[in-house]
Amino acid sequence: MNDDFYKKVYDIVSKIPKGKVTTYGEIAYLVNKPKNARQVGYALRVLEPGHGLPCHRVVNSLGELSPNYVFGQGKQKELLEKEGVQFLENNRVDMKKYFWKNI
DNA sequence: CGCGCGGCCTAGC
DNA sequence: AGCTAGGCCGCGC
Repeated sequence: MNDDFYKKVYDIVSKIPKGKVTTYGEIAYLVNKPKNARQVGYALRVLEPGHGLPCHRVVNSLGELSPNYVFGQGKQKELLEKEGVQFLENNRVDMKKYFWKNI
């Protein structure tokens, strides 16, 4: 069922450690559906503020923040910076340092 | 049941 | 280096 898919996605997202980030594609891969990266984004999108999931730690493969982030881009960046994540010029996350590999 | 869209990804120009 | 064009999959209308 797809419910399982979402469940896994949420589970993975909730496991992202502080000060780290991951990508949609990676999550999609972890749930055994590499092509479903979009669904991952969709899964986060349907969430509401206060769900408890650190969706601000999820970025695309370029390390960019989501344009339609529920809490707002500025907030997302702020949160990440608080966690010690360095940002590049173009509001991008330094993936090489903060890309989180699921363990 | 069929069509279009999305917090994406990859490849090409 | 930045933009455009497909592609895969699931949800909504």
